[in-house]
Amino acid sequence: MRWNPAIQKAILNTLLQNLLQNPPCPSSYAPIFQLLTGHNFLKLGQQVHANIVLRGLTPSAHLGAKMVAMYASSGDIDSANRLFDKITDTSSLLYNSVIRANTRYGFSEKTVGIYFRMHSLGLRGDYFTFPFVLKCCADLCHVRLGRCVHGQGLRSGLEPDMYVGTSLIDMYVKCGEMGDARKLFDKMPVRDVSSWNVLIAGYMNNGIIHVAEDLFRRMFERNIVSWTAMISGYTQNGLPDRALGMFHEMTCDDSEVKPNWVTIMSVLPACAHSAALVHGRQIHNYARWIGLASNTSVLTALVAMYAKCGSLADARYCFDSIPLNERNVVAWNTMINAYASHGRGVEAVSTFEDMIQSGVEPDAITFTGLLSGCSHSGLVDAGLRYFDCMNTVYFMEPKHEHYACLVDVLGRAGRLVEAYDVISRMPMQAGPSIWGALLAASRNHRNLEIAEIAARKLFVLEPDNSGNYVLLSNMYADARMWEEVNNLRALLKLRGVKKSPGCSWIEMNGKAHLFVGGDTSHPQAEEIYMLLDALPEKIKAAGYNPDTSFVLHDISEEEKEHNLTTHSEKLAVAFGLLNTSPGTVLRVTKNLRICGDCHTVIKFISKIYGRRWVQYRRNDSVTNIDGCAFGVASVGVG
DNA sequence: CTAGGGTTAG
Repeated sequence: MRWNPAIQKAILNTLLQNLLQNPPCPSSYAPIFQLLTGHNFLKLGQQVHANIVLRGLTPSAHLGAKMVAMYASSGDIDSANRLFDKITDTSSLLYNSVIRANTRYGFSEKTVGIYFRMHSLGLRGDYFTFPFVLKCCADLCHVRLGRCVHGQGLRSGLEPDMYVGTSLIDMYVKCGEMGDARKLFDKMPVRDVSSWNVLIAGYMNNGIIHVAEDLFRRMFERNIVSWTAMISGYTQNGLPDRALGMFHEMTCDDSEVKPNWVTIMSVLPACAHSAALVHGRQIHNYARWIGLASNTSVLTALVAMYAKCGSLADARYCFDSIPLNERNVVAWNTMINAYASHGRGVEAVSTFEDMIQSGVEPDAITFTGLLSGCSHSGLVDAGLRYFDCMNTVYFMEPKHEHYACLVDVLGRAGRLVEAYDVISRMPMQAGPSIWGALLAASRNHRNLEIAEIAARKLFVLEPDNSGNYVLLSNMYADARMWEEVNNLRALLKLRGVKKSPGCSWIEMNGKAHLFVGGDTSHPQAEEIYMLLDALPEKIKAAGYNPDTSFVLHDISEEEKEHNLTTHSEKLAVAFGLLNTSPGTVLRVTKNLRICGDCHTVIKFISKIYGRRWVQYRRNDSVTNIDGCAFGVASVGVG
């Protein structure tokens, strides 16, 4: 039977008070500490420790091990280490105890150091030593170290059991040595579900999906970790459909596996990636149903999911559901980024201020969110000020990504010379993200001179990115510099750069409808084109001027206009208009940057047809909808 | 004792 912790604590307290008045024989201290371990009885433990010191007793290695375990389990790793340093007696038990303690706190280097000290004393390490030391090698991604520890274990004649074997496989997996991991797995005499899980996660992390799937199918017994490893593997490899499919299969299956908070957390990014709000809501409801919707990490993942699916209100609601004292850096960062990606710079800033007010220390990610919020909303002065704050107030050295945000802040505001100045004065080499931000800014503010500088750098840094060529080419076309347009086109051909086709998709009743430019394959294509044909006249009356500079080819103005009307984002919006009623939010997602003309047209549409719309641009990973691969990205809202 | 994990700009 299990005691209520409060009652248990009271009983222990009484017992200990008696004990301290009638000092026990030295050998009975160890079981006392054993009793105190794992229940956060730090105060009581300290009292007993003080009693030992008072009696002038020197703890044996055995007692020391128990004391170390008590301190470590009560959150006081410093006392555990200080105690360990004072004990002269040695034993494997003591070393194992302190190794375990330091592993738990993520002190990998320290743990490895303690292990080697142990080894130099002639204590070889046993079944309770290696799993922890190997985990530290894995966390440090240090194969040579791992191989060394592996060799020492072999030389002392230790035959790997399930735990040591699984830890070895995990170590090789985390160091990217799948070959070694597989060899060990195949050689293992007894395998555990964990051994399979480790290997599956390893193949998933290395993008070898087929092998992971094969192992999963061949598994004799699957637990929740096996399923979660598959789901998160699919998500991380840009296969959100399969992640959702797997989640569904698991929950429909009448097997005993029950999803836990890690499972929910792993499946939510799949909804975010496919921008499928319906799936996201379903999983939120499911999480509520099984009582996991109040978990802080789940709520944080929900905030991100709702933001990426376009529902800022739901994101904020989930954020507000996190108790104040549970809001950690990740939760705050997620909310700040949610606002930033929706172009709500003012709210991003005020959320940042709330965060500081609540006493949570910002980290590097906090500032990328905050600064990008400033740039999207034209808060130039705030952006500059916060960038300075990093150094002066929070003692953080701005990293490359922060400089990218700063360039974006200045660039979007049209302060291109200053932006270029930042690049030439920053302490590290500017990468593609920085030159890309400068190029995009030069395009929007029509500064051909700076655009050429940025583009020239990008043609070297990422020669296969067609977007850069197209952007510069568009600017030349804009300036009617047809010779330069042709030169660029020749360069594109010479380098064999493939233009990635732009496509947009919109979710309707849980199904994603996908369009590429000029697409006529959709069942409702005829209606869509009829609507789009009539559109220019309608919105020209409201003040619309087609911006044909967004068309690459040097063709006639009429043709350009037609070319514009068949952009994939317009097709998706037209489809949305046909199938919804006024007041609806249309959520269109695009793999590339939205075209400037489409942005304008859609603004007019939303005015005339009474729809609110949300447009995403995504390019930070690859996702998969209805069997097509896309690049995915950041959010812009109109 | 080992395995699955939420946040990032362009």
